[in-house]
Amino acid sequence: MDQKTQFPDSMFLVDVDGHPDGQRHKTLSFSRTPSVLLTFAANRFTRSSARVYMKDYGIGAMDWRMLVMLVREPGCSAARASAAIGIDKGAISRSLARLEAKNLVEYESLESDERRKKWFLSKKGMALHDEILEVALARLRVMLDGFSEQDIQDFNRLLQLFMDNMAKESLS
Amino acid sequence: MDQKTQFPDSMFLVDVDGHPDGQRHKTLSFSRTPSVLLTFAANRFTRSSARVYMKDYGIGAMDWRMLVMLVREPGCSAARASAAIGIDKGAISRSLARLEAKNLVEYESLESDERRKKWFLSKKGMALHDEILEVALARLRVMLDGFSEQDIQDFNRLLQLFMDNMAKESLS
DNA sequence: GATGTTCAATTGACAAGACAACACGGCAAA
DNA sequence: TTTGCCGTGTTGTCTTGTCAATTGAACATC
Repeated sequence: MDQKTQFPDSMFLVDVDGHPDGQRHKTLSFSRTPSVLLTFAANRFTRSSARVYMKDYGIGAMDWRMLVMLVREPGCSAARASAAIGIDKGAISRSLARLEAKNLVEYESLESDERRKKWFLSKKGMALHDEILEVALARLRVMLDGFSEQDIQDFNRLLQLFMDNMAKESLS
Repeated sequence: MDQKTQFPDSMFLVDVDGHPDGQRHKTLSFSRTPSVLLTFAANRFTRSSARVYMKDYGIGAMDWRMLVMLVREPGCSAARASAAIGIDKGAISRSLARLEAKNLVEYESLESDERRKKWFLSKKGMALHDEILEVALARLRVMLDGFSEQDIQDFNRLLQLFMDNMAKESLS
């Protein structure tokens, strides 16, 4: 467990000159700090995805994720989707409302409790999903240009590990 | 250049059963698709960072990035920060306004053009930066628990490569 | 049978960031 | 000199996601 001190802080820091106080100051390196690169990369990816999906298909990045979710787990509830996608349940609720207004999704209420809903893609929603999936795969291939197969496996493994470590943090 | 077809789509897809139409449908795998893992990881990281920084220091994730930026490039302009952090210049402008209201930053106008400003951290801002930096490094160490030094270098390299590929996309 | 607890879902208030429009000074070309 | 363009910065508006409060049903306990 206690590998936390294995890396010296200097690994992630730069030492900068030119401040008005005449002193040198340390701060995070952009290029050597994984969390910085991670957030930059993800922000830019989400933003450019959102632009593409919105322009060509009229739905946002969030709604696209929801379509994927509903293919993966047909009949899932809003709460389940919230946990799986890691997004607030309020946002999920609104996303489903948007998608329903476009007739892309449908729901079935449980007999036992009218308010609990199981969500499915409509025929139209499935068709849209399949269409966007092609675009998403094409973009993904562009993003992975220059990656070896081993790189991809490493990348996935490291992202997963990073995420798992985050889950640990929130427990404490 | 044309390595784009080197990976079969199946590498990133799952094949799901249990749809109302009785058919099987393919969609993105969460665990094997880098862009999915990337956005999940980054969203969760940013969110939990924002909570920590806001709760303990009263500033958001965006404002923290701005503090780092001003240590890296003392005297930089809003436009420069926008390009470097990859965030809309409007958001930068508001962030600087918030930070100024808290006396964390100061500016100097150019003699030539009153409206053009060079931004610096105030003494108070630098102190806050140094304080938060400790927390950021501690969190980073937690996130990198289980990473080897080679893993970190790979992670940085792959994130950088992914980002560079995105830049290429937007040119076309 | 009454009461309290838990959980799904919705909704309103709010914050952050994207996008677009605009203001304004500098600068270059006519 | 004037005209038009460019680079900066500010601001309004919209979307999206978070947080918190609320509703309403099921279930458990007394």
